[in-house]
Amino acid sequence: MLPKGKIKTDSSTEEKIKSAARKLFTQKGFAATKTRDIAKEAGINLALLNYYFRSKEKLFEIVMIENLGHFFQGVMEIVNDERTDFYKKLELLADFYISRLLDNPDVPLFVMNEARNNPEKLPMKFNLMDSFFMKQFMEEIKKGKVKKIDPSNLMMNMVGLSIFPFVARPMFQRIRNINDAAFESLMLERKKMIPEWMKAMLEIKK
Amino acid sequence: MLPKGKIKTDSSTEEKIKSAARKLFTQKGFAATKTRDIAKEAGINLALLNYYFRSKEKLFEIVMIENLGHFFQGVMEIVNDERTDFYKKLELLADFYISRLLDNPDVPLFVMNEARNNPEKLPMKFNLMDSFFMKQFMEEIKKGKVKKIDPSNLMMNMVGLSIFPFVARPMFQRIRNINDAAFESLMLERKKMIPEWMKAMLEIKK
DNA sequence: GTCTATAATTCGATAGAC
DNA sequence: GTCTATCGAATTATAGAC
Repeated sequence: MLPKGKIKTDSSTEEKIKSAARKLFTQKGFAATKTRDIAKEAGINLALLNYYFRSKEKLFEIVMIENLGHFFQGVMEIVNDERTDFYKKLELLADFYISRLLDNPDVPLFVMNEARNNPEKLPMKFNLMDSFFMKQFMEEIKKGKVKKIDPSNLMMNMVGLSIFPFVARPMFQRIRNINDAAFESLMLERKKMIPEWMKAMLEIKK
Repeated sequence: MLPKGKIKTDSSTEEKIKSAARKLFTQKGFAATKTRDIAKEAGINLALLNYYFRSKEKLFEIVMIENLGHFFQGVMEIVNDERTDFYKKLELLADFYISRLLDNPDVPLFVMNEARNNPEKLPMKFNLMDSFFMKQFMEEIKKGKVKKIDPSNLMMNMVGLSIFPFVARPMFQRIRNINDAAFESLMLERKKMIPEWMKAMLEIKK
């Protein structure tokens, strides 16, 4: 049985505020989100928001770190896993990105935006380029198993094929006039296809 | 010789304001851009901005329409040109996107954002899916010349490979710690490679 | 048309009662 | 901890002189 004193943490006022803040910040960005709206969404008072978090900036930083932390941690675990080979990682990455983004479709646009508007607020500990994944890629090139591609472009292709549809979703759904279900269905197909497309680009002989 | 009365239009106060507005809105988005900053950038007074354009919103709409108009017009001309074949269009599209974006690197992120925040303000006359380009693609599939891919996913791949690097640029440059020149050099390589990658995805036999 | 000055509003933050 | 009320700064918009 859980200790009584700790149970309410998740539904505590502090958590309600963070949850509301994450929702609004992620949807509308820092500048367009008003603290009053966060308070309203959380069902509490504006003063209380400042009681728990000293300022809008502080609250934003916390939301940002939590938003990114969980996300990038998963990517780092995949790219630095020494037990899986290069090709398997292509599948794992596509699967991870698409699956995670289907649950958090607004995160990419939010992150890209704030990287431009407030780069100093971005916790950038992670770097795909130094990963075991890239080492494996270089190894495959050396063995002549894949076509030589600039590592930066390889990374942008892999990440872009996975993430771009979510960045472009608001515009895409408006242009094509399709609903959420149809979009998700498309993404599920991409999840399977992206590794194949990446292999084709690298001219891998199966 | 040009009629004297029309010459100054481009350097008129109205144009200076629009130009300043386009620059700032595109760089920082609607909410984060202050009318005072626009006036300052244009070298005029705040009151004058409201004299020419009734409000911040009005000014924004005009900038948005001009930003998108010029851009999409070029795309539509390419995809609906009946003189070029499917494969040539892949090259023309990549070339157009990358070239145009190298001159306006902030536009994609701006557009994606405002498509989310103010979808009703987006002038969405264009639709890649009804284009001659897509007709040609379907034809190639029917002839068994290319692999069958969902048209939506084909479009997202083509657009994403071209545009995504610019959307992700702020984050990408921060992570990789590269300067503008290095980024541009990478993009120039992509301009050549994207058509090849697209063809590889479609398993086209050369 | 362009400016200075200021009104009107919005918004982040705080004081103080309970 | 939570609220009401309000301050102070920032920001959009306007009035009015030139």
